Amino acid sequence: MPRTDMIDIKEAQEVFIDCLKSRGLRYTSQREAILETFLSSMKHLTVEELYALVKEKNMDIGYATVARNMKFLVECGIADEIKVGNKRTRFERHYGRQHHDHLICLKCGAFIEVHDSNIEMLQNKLAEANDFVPQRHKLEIYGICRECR
Amino acid sequence: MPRTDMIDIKEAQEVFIDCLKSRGLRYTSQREAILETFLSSMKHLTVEELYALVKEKNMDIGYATVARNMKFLVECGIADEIKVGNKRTRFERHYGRQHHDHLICLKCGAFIEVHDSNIEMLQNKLAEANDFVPQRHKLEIYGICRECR
DNA sequence: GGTGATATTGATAATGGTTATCATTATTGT
DNA sequence: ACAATAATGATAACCATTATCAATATCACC
Repeated sequence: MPRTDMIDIKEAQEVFIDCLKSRGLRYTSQREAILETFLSSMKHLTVEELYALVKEKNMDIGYATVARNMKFLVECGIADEIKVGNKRTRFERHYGRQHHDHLICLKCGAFIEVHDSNIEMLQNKLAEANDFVPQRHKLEIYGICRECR
Repeated sequence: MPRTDMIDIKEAQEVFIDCLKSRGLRYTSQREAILETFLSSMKHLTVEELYALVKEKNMDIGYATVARNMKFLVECGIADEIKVGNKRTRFERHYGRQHHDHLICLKCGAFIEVHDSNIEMLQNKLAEANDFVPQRHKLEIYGICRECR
């Protein structure tokens, strides 16, 4: 595990603890395990996958606990939900990362993360032109990735 | 009902019939009722809402039939699915319309249709820069609409 | 028009993912 | 230590969508 990730995990931990405290909630061993497992993985995990990973660490935990707490991680700004179709929701790291969009391969399902500040700017202009106050957005481009051609 | 819509319905009907035929499927009275009701509505309907509308016309129809055939309408290029969160899928007209994106109000749930060809162009460039062949995309901007401020 | 093959329908069951329930356990502040 | 409160985890409930299947309708062909 590279050093930068270690640091990020500690930072994120503090953010999570503060966020929980501000809502009168506690930082439990389960929450710690979920947070660490989630941040250590570089993948876009589902609750099911994360649940399995936490269990692998000899941690006795319930599915509901993982599902519930992933919601908290989202609310605390540490994770983001990725919903595609009717499939299981996946989560990606949000804390410490800049906003990005996704290229989604229709063959292999790969998520390629991209960013274009010009597009972001034009999106804001587009919203303004419609008297609309933008808060967040989702851009997904579906197609075929390099490997699948 | 304005004249242009009447014409559009007939055109769409032909497209639908051709699409069905090419797949060895039939154009039934239920399919006709669903198509007409769908195209006559200017709203983004759910299967449930469409089902209710068709029934209002003294048409005896089942929920499953509506759901099934909305899928066909999508496959035939007449309708588009709009999925937001875990809510019911909504459908909008696709045939005869140019592609557009949505501003979605977080308060009232309104869908405002917008289009920006510059954004589209940049999206294609972005995909190309990643050796990705784009097929379609989805851009949703969430925020607060004019009426809700 | 009749006939056999095939598609459609619609009531309902099954599915799949997410969320709610609730008794039990753990943690906190005093 | 105690009372108050939150967390957990097994499971049920929920909700939208999709599958099933017997009954019905439609088609192509004779």
